[in-house]
Amino acid sequence: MFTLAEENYLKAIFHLEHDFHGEVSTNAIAESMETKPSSVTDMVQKLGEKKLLTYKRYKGVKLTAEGKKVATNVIRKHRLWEVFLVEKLNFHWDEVHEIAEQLEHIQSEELILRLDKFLGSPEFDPHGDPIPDKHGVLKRTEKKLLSEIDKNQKGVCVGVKESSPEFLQYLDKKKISIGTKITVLGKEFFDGSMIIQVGREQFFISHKIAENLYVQTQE
Amino acid sequence: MFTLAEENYLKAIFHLEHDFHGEVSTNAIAESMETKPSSVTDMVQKLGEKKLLTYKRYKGVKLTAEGKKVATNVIRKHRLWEVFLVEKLNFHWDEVHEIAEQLEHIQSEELILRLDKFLGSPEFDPHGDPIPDKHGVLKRTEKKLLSEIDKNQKGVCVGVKESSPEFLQYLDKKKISIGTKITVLGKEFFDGSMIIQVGREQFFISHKIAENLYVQTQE
DNA sequence: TTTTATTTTTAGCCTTGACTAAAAATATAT
DNA sequence: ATATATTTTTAGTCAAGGCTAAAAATAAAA
Repeated sequence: MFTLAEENYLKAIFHLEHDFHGEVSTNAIAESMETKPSSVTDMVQKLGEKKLLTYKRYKGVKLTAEGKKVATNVIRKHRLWEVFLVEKLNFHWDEVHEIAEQLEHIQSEELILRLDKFLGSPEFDPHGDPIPDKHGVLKRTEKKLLSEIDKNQKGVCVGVKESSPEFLQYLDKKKISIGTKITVLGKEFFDGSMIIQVGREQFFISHKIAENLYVQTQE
Repeated sequence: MFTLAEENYLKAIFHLEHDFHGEVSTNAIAESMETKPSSVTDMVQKLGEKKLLTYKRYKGVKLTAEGKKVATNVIRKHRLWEVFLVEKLNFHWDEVHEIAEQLEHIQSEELILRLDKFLGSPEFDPHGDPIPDKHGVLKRTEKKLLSEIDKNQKGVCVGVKESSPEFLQYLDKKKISIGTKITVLGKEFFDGSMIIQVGREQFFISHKIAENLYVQTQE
């Protein structure tokens, strides 16, 4: 149906639209795909002719409904395969991205239908990102700082604001990494410190830690 | 490491060498890959430079040890994925070939290691073909074509030579699959057709069917 | 052994998806 | 408003992997 390159462009543009909405610039696409702006211009012209996005020279691009459908389908496949790799083959969350980048391009409706069922129709991938349904609908999730979430709420760690070795080593020591589920058990208004639960452990963290950890809450 | 096209050529050449040993001709490769002889010449010249096969103009090609290693590795991946599709995703054996043709090109040593373990290190794929080990060694099986066995002999179906959906669906209709016991009740010398017994049913099969079914005879 | 047929290769062209270098449009600063 | 900087596009190349048509080598037949 679509080439590997086309699918990768649509996916990248979808992510850019999602992150900073509005039209997506040629340069932004080039940077996110580690390619040159001139190559991007070529490709978006082709995708424009195929009605997968709207393109006007010098004005950026915007996916059409059709383009979005293709993009979310690729993302759905990527995330389902990530679940497979982690849940069934016991990969660690940080090893699966590259492999899923390849698997997401396998063409077979039936395969994905069955894979989804085999995995128990998961709603989130191992990094906490939502898996689009077969119509491309994405559950809305929000990325917040841990410091912003309330007592008794849960979140999945999706990233760090600061990435100094000291901070990362601290997280390691506390067994926190991307994908780790964190529950806020208590919150001190005076200094913003928290008591949190990670796995079976409960412990205290300072506001400084909480304001450098991104979490995704999933209602 | 190697491109999709290169892997497909090496795989096709490996199968041709295996079926009719000796040098493999340009035309034979072209036919088996449904491409043109001129395209084959181009590619085998490149593969020759990469020491994956030996090539002398007008004299056919022969895989080097290295070329065989690459080919058997692709075949190993193909067959492991077929087992996955049938055993885990409940695909039928006639639906898996096309999908495995795509999956066999996914690049990740670790993935195949883990997939193999997940599947319980199977020795045969759903069509009865042996799965090469990680060093490329193929188990030799003592199998004959049904067309080669004599009247009143019995055999167990262990695989198929051709694996087109049409053929596999025919076998299904006749309730023949891997493990099915077949008895040859009669054999017509003129056209090679047979009367066979499968379960309680007795029926007629043509030579074309008999020469595409592998069986293991049990004295 | 010629002649004819078949197989294989060469030469030249096409498409995809990259690239560089230069030109054009837009945005920013004086 | 003009000059400068930035972004985007165009034009021209390149490699991979196909193709067709024609030439060359080998094999088969007279």
